[in-house]
Amino acid sequence: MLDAKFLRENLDYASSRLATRGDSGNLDLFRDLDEERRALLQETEDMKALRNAESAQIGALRKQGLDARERQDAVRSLGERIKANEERLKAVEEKLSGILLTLPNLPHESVPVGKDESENPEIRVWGEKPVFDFDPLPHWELGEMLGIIDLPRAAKLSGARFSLLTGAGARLERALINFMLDLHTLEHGYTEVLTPFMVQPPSLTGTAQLPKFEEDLFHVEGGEYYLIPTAEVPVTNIHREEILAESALPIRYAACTPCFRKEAGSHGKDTRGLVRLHQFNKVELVKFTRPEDSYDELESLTRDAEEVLMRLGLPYRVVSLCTGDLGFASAKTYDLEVWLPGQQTYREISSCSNFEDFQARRAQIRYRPEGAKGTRLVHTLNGSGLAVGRCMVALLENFQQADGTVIIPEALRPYMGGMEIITRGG
RNA sequence: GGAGAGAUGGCCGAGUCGGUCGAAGGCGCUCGCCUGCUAAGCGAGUAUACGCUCAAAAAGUGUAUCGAGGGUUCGAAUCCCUCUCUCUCCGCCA
Repeated sequence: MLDAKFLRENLDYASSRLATRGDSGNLDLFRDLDEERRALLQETEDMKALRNAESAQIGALRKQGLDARERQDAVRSLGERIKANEERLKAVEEKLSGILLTLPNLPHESVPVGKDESENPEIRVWGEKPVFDFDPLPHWELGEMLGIIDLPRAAKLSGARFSLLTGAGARLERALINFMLDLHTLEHGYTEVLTPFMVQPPSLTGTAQLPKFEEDLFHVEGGEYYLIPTAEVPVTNIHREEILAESALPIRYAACTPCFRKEAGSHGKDTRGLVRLHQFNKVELVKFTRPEDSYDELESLTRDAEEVLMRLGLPYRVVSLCTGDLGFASAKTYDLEVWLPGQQTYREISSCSNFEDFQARRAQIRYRPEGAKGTRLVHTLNGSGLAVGRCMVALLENFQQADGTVIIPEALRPYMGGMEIITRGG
């Protein structure tokens, strides 16, 4: 959510920044409602001040045993007018927050202007794309041949866009999770958290999945619960409505959770394999920082995610999302894209974003600056470190051999009981 | 699921028959004084949000907030209703 005060004072600037996203919002309506709200608020508060003063006098009279009936009658009608005003005010404030909650974040100055993903500049590239003297297979064929991925049975259980891993496949998923969590907690300084996988609406409003993106979420019958689409939601909301000590910042959390997504509107896209599922595991990194530190923290967050790919020896590149491709809540995002030889393309495997105070304002996450009065909103960041399923896809496709077996990268072997290669029936 | 108890400021804890209560007292914390050092002692301060005044900062001022929402009343932390959460006991359960 954008700051209403900032918007009020920088309407043209905000409008032009939003336009670079292709979503300029309804700022004229905002301005009118904001003005109406303040006028109404002032009027109502003046009346309340009067009522408070009158009531105090009535109290004083009554204490002396005097009759105050006339005054009481006069104040009664004031009370009715106050109530009427409050109702109008409430209606205006609801409309206003409706606008504010659906207005996207302003892109950071350093974000390249562009209309869609074709205009995302490449920031850096790492690793050598593997060269094969045979035709590399897509992961679903490898997985089936090796007997570690069983998509037909997954469909029998749950329908399209679900996966079933068996044997070395299931173990590989678990190995990846443990490897990633160990790296981030033991070497990168994150604290591991294990969160609920269902949350209530205020949490989703806090991180900005609601109210605008309800159609992407699974709603659970029998309660006001949603399945989390990413660990970002529960982890960021850990500190919702809290005032943190400055000395506690930055806070860095790592969490592995399943992610549940409807994938509405992506019919026909990535229908085969493990790339786009209704349920997948993801290790997520979340940070709470002081505003002045957040862009440095975005760089280190991205590096922390990249480190996973480097240790696994997976070639990748980093792109900076342009204004037109930026997520609703993000001020700046780097995507990590891993090379998939089976499909001869780079695919997103991590998205690292700085939300600045956009989520913090919705979720009321603040800190108390030392040596200054009052509170400030923290900046929140998060990034995948990494999407586990897509990581498995990348491993299979990059480390496949002519005979269909797959080499397990060095870094993962301790987590695989020393296994070096995945063979058929392994 | 059944029965009961509770929810007040960073923490503990008072709030009488509703009347000036943003809330006594204590602890903690901050600043100052005192003191060879530490401790103790003394003094002052110590919630948040949204408005308004102001060029702005500082400051001042208004309103709201005693789990949440609604009601009664001139006036509610105090009375009534609904909800949420916590604790205890019983039952059930991985």
